Amino acid sequence: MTVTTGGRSTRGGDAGARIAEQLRGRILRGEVPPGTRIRQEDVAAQFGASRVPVREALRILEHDGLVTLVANTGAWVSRLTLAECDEIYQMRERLEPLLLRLSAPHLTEADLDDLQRLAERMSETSDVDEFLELDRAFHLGAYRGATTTQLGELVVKLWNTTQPYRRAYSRSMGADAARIVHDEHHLIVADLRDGDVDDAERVLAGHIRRTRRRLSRHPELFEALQA
Amino acid sequence: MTVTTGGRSTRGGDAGARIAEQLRGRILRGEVPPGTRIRQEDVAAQFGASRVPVREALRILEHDGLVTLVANTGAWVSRLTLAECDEIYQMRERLEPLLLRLSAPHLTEADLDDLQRLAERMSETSDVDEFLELDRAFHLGAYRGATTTQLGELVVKLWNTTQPYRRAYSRSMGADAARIVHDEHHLIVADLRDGDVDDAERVLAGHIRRTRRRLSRHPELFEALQA
DNA sequence: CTAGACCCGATTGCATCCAATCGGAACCCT
DNA sequence: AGGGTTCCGATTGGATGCAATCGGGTCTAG
Repeated sequence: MTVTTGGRSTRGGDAGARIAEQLRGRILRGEVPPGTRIRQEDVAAQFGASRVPVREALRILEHDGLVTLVANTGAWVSRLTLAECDEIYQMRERLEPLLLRLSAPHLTEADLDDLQRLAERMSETSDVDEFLELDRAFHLGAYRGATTTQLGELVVKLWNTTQPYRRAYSRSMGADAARIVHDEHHLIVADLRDGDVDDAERVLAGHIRRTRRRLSRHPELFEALQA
Repeated sequence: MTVTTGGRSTRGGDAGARIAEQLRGRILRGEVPPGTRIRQEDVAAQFGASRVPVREALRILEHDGLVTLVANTGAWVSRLTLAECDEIYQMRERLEPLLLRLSAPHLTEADLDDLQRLAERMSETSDVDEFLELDRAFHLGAYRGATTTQLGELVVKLWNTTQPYRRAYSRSMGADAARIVHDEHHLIVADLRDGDVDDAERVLAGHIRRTRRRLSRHPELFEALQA
């Protein structure tokens, strides 16, 4: 499993995929908040293309869950309700332990060292954007050993769609909550070193469940973005 | 969760979605086997449309996992390797019990009666196509109570992509294997009636796992379709 | 003054036309 | 004769232009 921003590998000559990739990046970096309208002509002008590949890009992003299309009306950056976000976290809670199980046997010592370093850097930073990036790199890095085709992509998609809310939540996260997160990260690395996949699965499931519970206590994050 | 063939609801004025819906039906009914090439112009002529909406339809089906696109080359009905199919079943094994858990509390007595009838009809039929249809109706029917947005669609997608192989496998399924399948179906209904969601989850997970194990003993189903 | 219908601008959806790319076949060279 | 190369047809990809649809503003009637 090799992932960068999480999109398909850009196929040569396919402008739609290239445009989708760019737009995806903007959304994930938070430059375009949920609810923002996306006009085809604007995007086309920006990329020096016609509206045809733009529509293909929007279709791609729709199925990535990042954009919502309404026929004859337009496209918007997707918004999640608290219930939908909760649902996605429940899916992650079941799927990511499986993905970790499939990955664990193929992780090298170097991979584990990388994970450890990421976990440590995460404990030290106070910058939200850096934290988000490291967190993503840590978790997806733990899945590097998996040779899956569907599951890996799906997990990335689930991370992507919830990214704006994870960002908003991270800003208001207290030091105590952060401490637990870091401890869990280190626990997972320790389990992987010990070859205790069962416990790694358990810790990871708990890690995701805990985050889900905390998120659901902040409904204002979802209402605030409904502007 | 309300599902018919599993596609998005056809939006008025969106030819791409309508065409996708039709093509999806053909693939799922087995009229177009995996590996078949799909030429844009053929489809366009068949639907009396231009190639533009056809390309949109293909893009939709690509993300449904039913069609594989290669830039500047063409589109084919997707093929799965045994490993990919196994992976999808592992995903189902984790996701469907969750979906059942979310659905169970909202199932009415009438829903349960429907499930029971489906399970019984399934025990009686010997026609493969009817069995497939009933099996699908049973499982997806059990999820009718869930109000999920993402999970339900995903499960339908996983069913759809593995449909051709389930069909091929069903043809060669012995009476003993069928008996176990039917018993598990009835067990699930009984658990749902008892309100024992935990056990229903377990039986369902085992049901899917068993099918996965049996499928993986028939690699010829995947090679045979590589023609 | 408010509720409803109408109309028009803005935007999306689709068809047609042209350009770019790939696969295959014939050809040439070794 | 076999392998590599070059050309060409078939097919996909993208741009332009026109038709269809939706939302907002205005005008009218109650």
